[in-house]
Amino acid sequence: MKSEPDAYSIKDLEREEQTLWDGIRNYQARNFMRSMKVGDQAFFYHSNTKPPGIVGLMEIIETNLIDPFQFDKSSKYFDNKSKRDNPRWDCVKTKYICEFKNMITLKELSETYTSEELTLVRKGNRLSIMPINQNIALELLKKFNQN
DNA sequence: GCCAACGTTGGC
DNA sequence: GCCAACGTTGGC
Repeated sequence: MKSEPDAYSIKDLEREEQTLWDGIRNYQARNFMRSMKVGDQAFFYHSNTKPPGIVGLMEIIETNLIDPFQFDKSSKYFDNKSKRDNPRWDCVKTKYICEFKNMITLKELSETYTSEELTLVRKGNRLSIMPINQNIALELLKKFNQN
């Protein structure tokens, strides 16, 4: 799950302990989020920063929550086509697990995995939420985060 | 700042 | 339904 650290960083999550992952306005990303289950873990990725990469881990603690900002006219995430009785955008709540001692940079990831193994490193990929193969995820933790 | 790779919008 | 124009994301 990507976030620009200027907007919301792993440090923010550490301080707040949990957060609503709101503001997703892309159907593909939303659908991936809908497939999450309570207890799943997710990588926290810092995008649009130097260097970009995976900075920590979180756990999904609630699913199927309505994103309140779609009804908030003052929010940049307001969507006037979304109806109260049929909300278009939903989100999950995540909980801080840890920040990695050493972040795993996008460069390291793209040197280690192909775009088939890891959607994240596919050229031009803009999705802010995407699935990761469990074996790859475990291997990745082992390889880059021995401490 | 540039630009690739999308997604969205709207005219037809 | 098609597609051109435009907007956004995000690495570099």
